[in-house]
Amino acid sequence: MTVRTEQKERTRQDILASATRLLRERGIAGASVAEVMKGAGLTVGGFYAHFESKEALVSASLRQSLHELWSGLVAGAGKLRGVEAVSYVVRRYLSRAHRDNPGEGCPLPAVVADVAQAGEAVREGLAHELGDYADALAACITDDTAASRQRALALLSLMYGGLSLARALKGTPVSDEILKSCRDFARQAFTNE
Amino acid sequence: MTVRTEQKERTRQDILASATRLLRERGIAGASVAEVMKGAGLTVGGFYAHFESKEALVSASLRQSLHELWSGLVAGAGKLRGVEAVSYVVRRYLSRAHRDNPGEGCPLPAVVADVAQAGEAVREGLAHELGDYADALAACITDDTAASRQRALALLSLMYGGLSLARALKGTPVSDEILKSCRDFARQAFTNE
DNA sequence: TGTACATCAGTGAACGCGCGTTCACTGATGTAC
DNA sequence: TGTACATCAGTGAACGCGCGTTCACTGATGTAC
Repeated sequence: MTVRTEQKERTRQDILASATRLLRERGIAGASVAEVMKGAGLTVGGFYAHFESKEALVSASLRQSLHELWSGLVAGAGKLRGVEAVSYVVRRYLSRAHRDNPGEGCPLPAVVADVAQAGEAVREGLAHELGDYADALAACITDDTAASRQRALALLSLMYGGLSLARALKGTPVSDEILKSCRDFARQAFTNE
Repeated sequence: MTVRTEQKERTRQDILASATRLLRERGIAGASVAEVMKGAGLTVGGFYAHFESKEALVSASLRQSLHELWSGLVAGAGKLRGVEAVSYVVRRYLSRAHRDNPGEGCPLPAVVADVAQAGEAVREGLAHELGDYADALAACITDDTAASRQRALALLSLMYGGLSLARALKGTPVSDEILKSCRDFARQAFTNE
């Protein structure tokens, strides 16, 4: 009984991992249930023993991968504060490596447009998480909490926007320009204070 | 002959207008050829007398609506310079009105994720246009052209990112917060100089 | 310990659906005499 | 001016396809005696 449950849980994690990779690489529409299951070494039919629907899978995957990315960034920034913390975060997030490996990075560029069309529950979930990340980032930058959250939200928008545009323009000189411009812009904004 | 040609051209514009509205509201996948034609008061079959494929329609629509939006913003900024020009642009672009009426605004939030998956031609076209808009924005802000283009690209990324996230989080308090934070962040960055 | 039965994770064919695209057609408009 | 024919913008049914989801099934694993 326990063995069976453990095995099933492991399979669920395999499906989730496969979904997360495909979702980041190809977006929601591009990650079909059949392909997700194939990526986990399984066949289509078994999917619904683990998830209620494709929407439930997307929701679970998004939450997990956002959390992993974000806690990784905050942990990496460690004891850094002010411009140095910002500099670390943007150097990681707005890097060519991140742009060129969507399968292992931030899931937002692949899903944000679809979330705008989705139900209220999904949007509220994401709003809650992004708010939390902004607070974590704010605390990482300075001790002034109120004004800091506002600036952290703007920094998040800049990072998300820059990465998304750089990916859309990948292969052109403008793509590199955007990454560098956004990194510099962020550093400059947090230097003048 | 001429009459027929003129009528056909008018129909083409109707299709394009319908496509542009649907594309901004629902994205590429959400704007089916049948719905686009219905929006123009026509039926599916006639579509291919006007456009080679759906991809060609999307490309034409994107180019036209981006150009309209951008020339509108630059013209509106008029003779404003520096922070005042930036302030005008972000007040328009990062407004609740713009967030709540995707059908009449910037097409980028609905298509950028798909462009990242698209062919090289589409990506290069968009890169060229965004580069041009950055230059126009840079010229509108200051006379220093080189460093200015870099900052304009970052400003574009911030604007695009903020609007996209605000739309994805529409209906939650964080959505308004993001719009305001990005406006303030942009103004602040162009004030300290 | 050995046997008969129950459970259930995973299989794979089938479903209905909406999509982009094709094509034989219709009927109003333009041309030739 | 009137008539016969050509053109072609637009119609709407049909196509193949991939999608999310369902379901009868299989066979390995766990339980009861």
